[in-house]
Amino acid sequence: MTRISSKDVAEHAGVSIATVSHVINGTRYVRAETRQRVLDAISVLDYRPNAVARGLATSSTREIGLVISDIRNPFFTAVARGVEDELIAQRYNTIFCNTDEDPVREEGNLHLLAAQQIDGLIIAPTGEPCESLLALARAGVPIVQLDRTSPGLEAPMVGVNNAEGAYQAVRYLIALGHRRIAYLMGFEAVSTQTERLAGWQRALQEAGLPVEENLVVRADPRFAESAPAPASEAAPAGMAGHVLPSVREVLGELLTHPARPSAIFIATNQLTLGALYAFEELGLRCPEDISLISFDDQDWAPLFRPPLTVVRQPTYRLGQTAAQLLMQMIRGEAVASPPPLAVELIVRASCSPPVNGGG
Amino acid sequence: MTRISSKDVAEHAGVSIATVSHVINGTRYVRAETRQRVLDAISVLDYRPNAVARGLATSSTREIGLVISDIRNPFFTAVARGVEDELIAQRYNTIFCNTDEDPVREEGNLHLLAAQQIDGLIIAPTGEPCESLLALARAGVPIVQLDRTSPGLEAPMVGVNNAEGAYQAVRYLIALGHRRIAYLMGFEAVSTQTERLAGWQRALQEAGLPVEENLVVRADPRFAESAPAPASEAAPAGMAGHVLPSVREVLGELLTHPARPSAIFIATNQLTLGALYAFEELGLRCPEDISLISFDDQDWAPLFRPPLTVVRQPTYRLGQTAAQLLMQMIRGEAVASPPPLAVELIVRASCSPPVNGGG
DNA sequence: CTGTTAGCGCTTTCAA
DNA sequence: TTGAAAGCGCTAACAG
Repeated sequence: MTRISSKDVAEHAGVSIATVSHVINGTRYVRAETRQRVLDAISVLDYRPNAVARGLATSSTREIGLVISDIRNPFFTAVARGVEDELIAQRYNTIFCNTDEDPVREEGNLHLLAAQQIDGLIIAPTGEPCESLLALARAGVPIVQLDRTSPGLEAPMVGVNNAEGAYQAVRYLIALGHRRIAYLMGFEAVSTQTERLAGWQRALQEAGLPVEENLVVRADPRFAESAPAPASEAAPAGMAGHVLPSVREVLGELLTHPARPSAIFIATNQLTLGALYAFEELGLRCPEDISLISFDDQDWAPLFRPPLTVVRQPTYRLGQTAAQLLMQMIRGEAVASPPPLAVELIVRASCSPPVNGGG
Repeated sequence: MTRISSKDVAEHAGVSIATVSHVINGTRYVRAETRQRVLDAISVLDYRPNAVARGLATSSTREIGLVISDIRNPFFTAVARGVEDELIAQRYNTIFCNTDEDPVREEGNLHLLAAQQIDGLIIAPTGEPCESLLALARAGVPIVQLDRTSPGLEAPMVGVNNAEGAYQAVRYLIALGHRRIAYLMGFEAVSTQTERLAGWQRALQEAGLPVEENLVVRADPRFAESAPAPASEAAPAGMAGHVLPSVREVLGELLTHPARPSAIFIATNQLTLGALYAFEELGLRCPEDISLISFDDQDWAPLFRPPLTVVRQPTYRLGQTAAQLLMQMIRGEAVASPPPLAVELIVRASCSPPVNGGG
C-alpha cells in the first residue's frame, strides 16, 4: 500500500526526479522522447503528485479559506457556490468554516486556517476586531472581505450597495403612502446592517419624515426561531458576546403598539422568515395590516402568499467576484475593491398602500 | 517576512527542535522548566506550527473532503453544517466540493482531493461508477457514504429510511382516499430516488391499488427551473450524461391528462419547489385540485399556503453522524453502517381527501 | 530528560 | 538537455 512517488516514476522512466518534476510542471525543456517516457511511467504507475509535499516545497497549498456566518443561510450558501465554482475552475480547493457571528469561533477558525497555510482567504467577518485576521494579513496572505468589513483590516471588499438598496426599498414604501416605516436589523457590528440603516434614514429624511429611533428594532439574525424544523435540529449556537432578543419578541412589542408602523423594512432573509412567523402569531395580515419589504430574494419568495417584495442581491456573483479578485491577488496583481454590485428592487405583492393613510 | 519555524523557537528557548516538537504535541516527557521556556518562546515569537510540514511528516493533513451535489440545496446545506460543526470540534478542516450530479465533476473533485492527501472523505455520490472514488478507497482513505451509495464501493453509509418514509407518505394519501398517486423523482442513479420509489410501490400494492408505470415521472432535480431568482443567477450546470425534462414540462403533461392523479408524492425539496411553480402555472390549487406531500422539510414550509405536509429528514444529524463515523474510522476503530435514521411524517395542510373520490 | 538525524515527497538552484 | 543535492518545517526513531 506504499504510495508511489516521483522517485518511483523516475526509476521506472530511467530519469532523475528533477526531470519528472519538470515534465509535470512544464517548468523547463525536456526532450520529447524523455518526456514521453516519463508520461508513460506516470500513467503506468498511476502516479498522483502529492500536493502536501509540493506545498511544503513551494509554500503554496492551493487551498483557500472561506469563512462565513452560517452555511445554512441561503445568502451565504449562494455566495459559497459562486466561490467554489470559481476556485475549483482554477484548481483551488475551498475550506469552509462557519462562525455563527461569534468572534471566538471566528478566531478559532482563522487560527486553524492559518496553520493550514491557506493561499488566500475570503471572509465575511463578524465585525468584531479579530487578531488572527490581522495576523494573517500581516503575514501577507491575500484576503478579500466579503459583504462586510472588519475593523482595522486593509483588504479589498466585495459587496453590494447596501445603503442604496435600503434607500430604494424605503422610498418605494413612502411612495405607497407609508409614513411610519420600521427597520428590523441584526447585529450592529455587521457593516451591512448599519449601511442599510443609513439608507433607511436618508429616505425618511428626504421625504421630510421623522426618523424615530424606536422604529429601529434589533433582533438575533441567526435563525428564525419560530421555525420548528431548523430550531429543533440546530446545534446550540455560540453567541459569545451577542445577546439580542428574537424577532418574535421584538415584533411582538413593536406591532402591538398603538402607533404601530404600517410598514417594515427588514435587513436580512433570516429576519424576514422570523417576521413572517411573528405576523402569523400576531394575526397580522400582509400586506393588509402591514407591508413588508426585505433584503435578499429567495427561491420560494414568488410563491409565497403574498409574493414577497424584496431587494435582490447578486449572491452568486458576489462569491464569484470575490474569488476572482482573490485569484488576482494571489497572482500578485494589484487590486482594489470593485464598485459595489448593484441590487435590484423586485416588486411583488407584500407591500400596499396603508389602510389608514400611513399611520 | 520570513515565517518563524520550530527552529527559531528552539534557538530562542535554548533547546533542540525535537523538544519543541514534543512540548507542542505532548508526545514525550519534558521537564517542567524546559517546557515553560519553550512555551514562552512560542508565545513571544507568536509561533504557529506549519500544518503542511506536519502533514508531510505524519501523512495526516487533518483535512476532510465533503463532496455533495449542490450546496445551494437546503438538504445538503444542513448536512454540511452538521459535518462542519463536528469536524471543526475535532480540529479538522472540511473542504467542500459540488458535483451537480455530474460524474465528470465528481471525478475531477475527487482527483483534486486525493492529491491534497485528505484524511477522509464524506460523499453523496452521483451514483455513476467513479474510478477516483474506488482508487481512494483502495488507497485506504476512510470514506463514508452520505445519503446514497456508489456502485462497487465498500464503505459505511449514513442515510435515512427512504423506503419507509415514502411508504408512510403514500399510505397517508391512501388513507385520505386517494387512488391515483403520482411519484415525481429525480435521477434514477441516485439510490434515494429508487428506494423512495420502492416505498411508493409497496404502499400501493398493500392497498390493492394498481402500480401504473405512467404515474412515475422523472425530472431534473437540480433546481426549480421556474424559479426566477436562482435560475437567472445560476452558473451553467454541468449535466454531463444527464438529460431529464424540467418539472414544469413533466407536470404539465401529467396534470393536464384527463385521468390525472389526485395526489403527488415528490422525492426532493427542489422538485417540490418546481412542482409548486408548475401548479401555479397550471392554475391548480393545492390541496383542492391536487394533494402534495414531499420529502424534506424547509424552514418556510409551515408558512406556505397551504402549509406543506412533508417527510422530514434529520439533515443536520445526518451530517453529524457521518462525521462522527468518519472520525472513528480515522482513529482506526471498526465501524459499520449505522441503522438508517428515522424520518418523520409532518402533517400540515397540503393534502386533503380527493374531491371526486380519488380519481 | 534531551539532542541528533534521517526522512516525508517535492521544487529548484547549480553544475555539467 | 539532464542530474545531484540542498532544502521546505516537521516528526520520530535512536542515542545518550
